[in-house]
Amino acid sequence: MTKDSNTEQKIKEAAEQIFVKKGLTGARMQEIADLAGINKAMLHYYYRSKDKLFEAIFIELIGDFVPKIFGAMGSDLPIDKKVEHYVNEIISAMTTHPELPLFIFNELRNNPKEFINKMGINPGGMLEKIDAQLKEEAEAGNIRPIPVHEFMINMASMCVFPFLAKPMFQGMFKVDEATFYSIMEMRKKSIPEYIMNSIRVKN
Amino acid sequence: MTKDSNTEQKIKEAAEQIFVKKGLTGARMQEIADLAGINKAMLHYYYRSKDKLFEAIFIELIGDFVPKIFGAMGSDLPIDKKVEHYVNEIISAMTTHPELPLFIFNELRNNPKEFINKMGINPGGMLEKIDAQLKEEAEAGNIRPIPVHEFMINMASMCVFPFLAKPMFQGMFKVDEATFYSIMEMRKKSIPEYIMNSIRVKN
DNA sequence: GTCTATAAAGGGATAGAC
DNA sequence: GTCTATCCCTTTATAGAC
Repeated sequence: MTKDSNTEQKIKEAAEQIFVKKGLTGARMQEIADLAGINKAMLHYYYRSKDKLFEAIFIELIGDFVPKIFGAMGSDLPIDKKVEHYVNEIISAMTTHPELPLFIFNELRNNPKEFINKMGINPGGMLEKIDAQLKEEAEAGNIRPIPVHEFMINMASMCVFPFLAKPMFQGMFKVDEATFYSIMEMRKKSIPEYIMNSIRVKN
Repeated sequence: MTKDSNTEQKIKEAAEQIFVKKGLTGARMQEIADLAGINKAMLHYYYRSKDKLFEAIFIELIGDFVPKIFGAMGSDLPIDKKVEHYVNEIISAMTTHPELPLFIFNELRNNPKEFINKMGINPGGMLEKIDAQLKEEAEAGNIRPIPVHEFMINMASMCVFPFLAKPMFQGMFKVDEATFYSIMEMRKKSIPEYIMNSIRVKN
C-alpha cells in the first residue's frame, strides 16, 4: 500500500473523471492529460496503453463500490432494518457518484465475463442469508413468500434506476438538480416502506 | 411513406444493431458496412455522415418506443388496470429490444437537451391524469397518498432496471438467458402486485 | 520522470470510374 | 447506385533528448 506519486495520483483522478463521463471509446488520452495538467506521454509511461489505464480505473472504482453495496446486505440485522441500511448506503453512494451506474452497466455489457469475475459477488453467502430470512418471515406469517432475486432486484431497481434515468426524470417532472437530489434523499425513507409494504401481511 | 430501397433498408438494420450495441463513439462505419454487406462509401451516399446516420437511427427507435411506453399510461382505465397494462407493454417491448434502455440512457447523458425535445414527453396530460387518479383513490381511503413522480419512477424502475442490470443479475443468481426472460415474464404479474400492495390500504 | 517531436494506425469522408 | 482507391485528420503510441 505505497503512497502513489503525485503524478500518478493526478492521472488517476483525471482518468476517472473522463472515463466515467465519456466511456472507454469516447474518452481521449489528450483530454485526460490536459485535465491532469501533464503530458500525454506520461500516461503511457505510467500505464502502457489506453486500455490498461481504463482497466486500472475500472478495477479501482468497482473495488470501492461493489463491497459497499453488497456489504450493506451481509449483516445480521432483521430484514426490515437491512433494507433501511441498504437503501441508505446505496443512495448515499450514488449521490456522490451519480454517473457511476451508467458507466458500470456499459462496461458490463461490453465485457460481461471479465466483469463478473472481477467483482466479488455474493460475499459471505449474503444471498443465502437473505433468502433464509425471507423464508422465516413468510413461515411466521409476517410477509408473503418472495424469491430472493425478486426482493433484491426490486430494491436495487428503486434505488439505482432513478440515477440512470435522471435526465429523463428531470425532463418529465420539471425538477432541477437540487430538487432531484432532495427527492432521492426522501426516497431513503419511502423506498424501505414501499418494499416492506409490498410484501407485508397486514392484520 | 415510400418504400425504402433495399440498400437503405439494409443500412438501417445494420446501423441499428451496431449503434445499439456499441454506442455512437464505439461503432465503426466499416463495421456497419460489413454487416449490411455493402461498401462503406454507400453509408455516406445515403446519410452524409456518421452523426447523421446515428441521428436517423435514434429518431426511429425513439419514435417506436416512447409512444408505446407512455401510451400505455394515457388511457381512462382505473389505476390498477393501468399499471397492469403498462407493465405488460414495457416488459414486452424490452424483451424484444433488451439493449435499448442502455442505449437510450447513454444518448440521454451525452445530449440531454436535444433528447428531451425530440421525444414527446407527457402526451395528452397523462401525468396530470394519473396524479388526479392517485389523489381520488387516496381521498376515498383506498391507497396511501403518493406523489405521481414516486409512483411512476417505482413502476418504471422495476420494469426497466432488470434489463440494464441483466448481466449482473445473471451473474449473481446464476441464471441463463431463457431463465432470465421467463423471470421477466413472471414479473408482468408480480410487479403490478408489488406496486399496488405497496400503497394499498388494507381493511 | 518529464518533455517534444514524430511515427504508426485508425477511421471518417470524398473523388472518380463504371 | 455502387464500387475502389485514396485522402487526411484524429488519436494512440513510441523515440529520444534532457
